[in-house]
Amino acid sequence: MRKGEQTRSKIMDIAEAAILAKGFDATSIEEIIAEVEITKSGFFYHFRDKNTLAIALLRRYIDREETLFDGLFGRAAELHDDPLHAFLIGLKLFAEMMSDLPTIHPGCLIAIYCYNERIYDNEIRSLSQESALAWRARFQEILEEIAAKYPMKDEVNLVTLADMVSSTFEGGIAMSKILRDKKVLPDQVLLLRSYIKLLFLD
Amino acid sequence: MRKGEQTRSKIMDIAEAAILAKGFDATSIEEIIAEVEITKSGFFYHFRDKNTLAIALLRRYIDREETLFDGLFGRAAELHDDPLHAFLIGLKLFAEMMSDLPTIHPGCLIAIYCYNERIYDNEIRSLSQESALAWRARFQEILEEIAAKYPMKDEVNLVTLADMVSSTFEGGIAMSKILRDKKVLPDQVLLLRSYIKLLFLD
DNA sequence: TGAAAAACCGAACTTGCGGTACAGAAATGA
DNA sequence: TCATTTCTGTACCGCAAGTTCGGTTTTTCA
Repeated sequence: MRKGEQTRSKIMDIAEAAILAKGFDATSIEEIIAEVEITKSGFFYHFRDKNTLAIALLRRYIDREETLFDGLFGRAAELHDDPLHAFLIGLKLFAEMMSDLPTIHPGCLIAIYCYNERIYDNEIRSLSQESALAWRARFQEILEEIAAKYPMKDEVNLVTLADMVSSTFEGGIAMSKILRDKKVLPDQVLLLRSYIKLLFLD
Repeated sequence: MRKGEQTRSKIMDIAEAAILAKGFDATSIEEIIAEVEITKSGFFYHFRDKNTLAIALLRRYIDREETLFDGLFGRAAELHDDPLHAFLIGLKLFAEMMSDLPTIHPGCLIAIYCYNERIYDNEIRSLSQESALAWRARFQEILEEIAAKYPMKDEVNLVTLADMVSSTFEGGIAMSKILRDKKVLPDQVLLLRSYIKLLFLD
């Protein structure tokens, strides 16, 4: 029971890293079990099939990102009472975290799945969409609080603006990978921050 | 000779659409040739192997995007002498073009390859990186012209700002796909435009 | 129009990978 | 301690997908 959980998460860790680095189809089960140092039956004991692993990975990934952002913007809210300044602090913390990574950002599982889309797995598509909508809701709430207090310099849709956070994240990761430059992602987050600043602050 | 070119581009058209929709590995040669209505040998007459096809597709894609953006921002420059306003018009045209698509944007081949990365093909990685650097150079030039004339409201790096165009594009496509909402991409482009406006205009 | 070159076909081969069957070991709890 | 659950090892299957090869048809152009 205890041992099993350990093996299971080791499988997931290694699988996630490989998938983020190479894509889902390019990551074979054989390759995973070799690194985990178990056999195929070990793998199939823990996961019915490869798709089940994919879904488990996605669930875990989404949960982790959520708690990470809860922590980040929660901490930011502690540091400043004003919603706008708290948000700006949160974005700064976010950029710093991305900047502190030893290597290039490993990548976003949701994007990976989105670009490796096998038409049939609706569950993955639904989970991804739900997660994106949750992000949207999270930032929309913050932005509405801000907009209630600060007049906007340019009339933009708050939902679209909320999506800009996710979009910047995805775009920054992609461009970091393409340019092979880990600075791109944090820099883009800081540009987003600059926009928010100009948009709400005079 | 003439006939061959026709078949070749038909293969590429169908392959590109399938790859953008499902990813590289998920797109089988069998599936492509079925739609092109040729046999496997027909395929391998035109392309030594699947990887050669991948590279040919990428080259063509990069060329097309380049001419598309030449046209877009070229036309924008015709419509206004001022570099800033020309750029804003270009972004507007860009957003409109993305908005006029009948369906969701088919996707970016560079991103697809980036997320289906097989470590070994350095050529694809190099081509992608070069292409991103070319985009950076293109927009950096424009932005420097703008910055020479207009003071910036927030001191941001022009290279980073140039990358923001590509980043917005990639992020917008990804979020459009994840949210299954074709409006996201053009909306994000318009937000980028809003930022540029606030950054350089009063 | 006819020969050379280009374009294409059929069928077989190969390999790797996802998945299964089943036996056996190790841990767990009553 | 013993039965049940949890986990691992070995061997194998099927199949799909990339690739090869020898031949045949179709184009092209001198």
